[in-house]
Amino acid sequence: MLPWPCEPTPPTRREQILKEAARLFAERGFHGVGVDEIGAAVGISGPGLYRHFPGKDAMLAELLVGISGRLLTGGKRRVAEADGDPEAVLDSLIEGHIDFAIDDRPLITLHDRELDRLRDSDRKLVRQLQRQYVELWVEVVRQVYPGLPEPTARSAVHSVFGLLNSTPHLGRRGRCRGGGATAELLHRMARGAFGAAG
Amino acid sequence: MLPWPCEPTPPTRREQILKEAARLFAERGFHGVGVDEIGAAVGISGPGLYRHFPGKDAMLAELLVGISGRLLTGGKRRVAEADGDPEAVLDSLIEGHIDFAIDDRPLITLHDRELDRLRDSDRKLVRQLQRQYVELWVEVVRQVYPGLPEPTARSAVHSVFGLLNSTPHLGRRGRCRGGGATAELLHRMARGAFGAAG
DNA sequence: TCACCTTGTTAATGAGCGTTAACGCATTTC
DNA sequence: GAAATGCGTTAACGCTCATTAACAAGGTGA
Repeated sequence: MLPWPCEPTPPTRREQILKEAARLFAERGFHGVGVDEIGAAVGISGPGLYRHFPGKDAMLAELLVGISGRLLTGGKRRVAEADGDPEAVLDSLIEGHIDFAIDDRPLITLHDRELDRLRDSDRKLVRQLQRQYVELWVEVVRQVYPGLPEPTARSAVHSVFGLLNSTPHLGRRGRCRGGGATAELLHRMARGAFGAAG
Repeated sequence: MLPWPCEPTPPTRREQILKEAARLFAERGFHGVGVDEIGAAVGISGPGLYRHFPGKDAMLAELLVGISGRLLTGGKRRVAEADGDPEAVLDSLIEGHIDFAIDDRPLITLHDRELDRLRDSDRKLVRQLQRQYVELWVEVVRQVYPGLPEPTARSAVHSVFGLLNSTPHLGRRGRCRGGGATAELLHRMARGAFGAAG
């Protein structure tokens, strides 16, 4: 039936496909990669993908909706958990975003690059999730820096996203060893950028 | 017949094409826009473009080589001019990059997004120009923050590029009025980020 | 053993698109 | 004035590529 209610199990075929599709889309763009390549990346051939997805668009849609939703829910969770000290909440948000940007570089790349290839309804949904995520940050930032006008805070948040999402351009040192160093550097720079904005 | 026979020579057809192609490529991706659309954007139709460019690839190549070259020469000029005070040089580099990111948002978007659609020779050239530009920054940053190891400085530079290149995500307020405000905010945040890295 | 569902395969279809061909028409040049 | 050149046009070609059709094999349950 529906592949939803099960989570543990080794990576299902659907998940393999999504992972490889994310990598390929990030590398060569949505239109730059064909279904045959995606199929080959998971050991099946072209049209076999249609047993798991209604179409190529659906893969991109699921990837983008998935990442936007996970970012938002993760952010909400962190805000709820560390409720009280705004500084701690902001640090937690930054940490969560960095973890995501380091673990899922392809998705981070896709997330602000291939949004316009979605069907209207999906694009609207993704944009709504992204906006809520930004507003979450804006609120917290304005609590830490009360003097900051809202438009300025929003610009600052977008800019810090640009900073944090630069992980795909950074060397791959983050993966093998000392990944914590890259994460810590990004964290410090984000805080420095916010501090200079306020 | 020409509406501007006066001093600044009206934009030649080639320039119109490049400008519109940059905008369209940035909006929908290189593979997402057809030659007919580019032609329509400048008032001619599809194949008419081939009187000005040998092909669609050539437009992208000229755009990317152009922007990389201009960034590099502009950076070199600023380093040469304000020679002496590293702080002033860094501020000048930041200012130049921001001017560019605000004036030519489409090109900034393209520049780190569609590199892989180029022929090998062009891609190699663009990458070389980009690397030189990064090294220019790394040197200056290490003069301002002497304790910073080179790999860390390089990561910091890439991240600040991510921050400065976020202009396409910022509201269009930068254009109409108070554009200086956005530029100044980005400048402060960049300095703050570097400061926190060092 | 016999359906039957799942998950593949390869071949065919049909649309989109970059590119080229063939032609028209000002304007310039000899 | 005729030829050449610059700059367009529309029509056609050919290739790529997402999608569908038709078919096959392994596993499961009655």
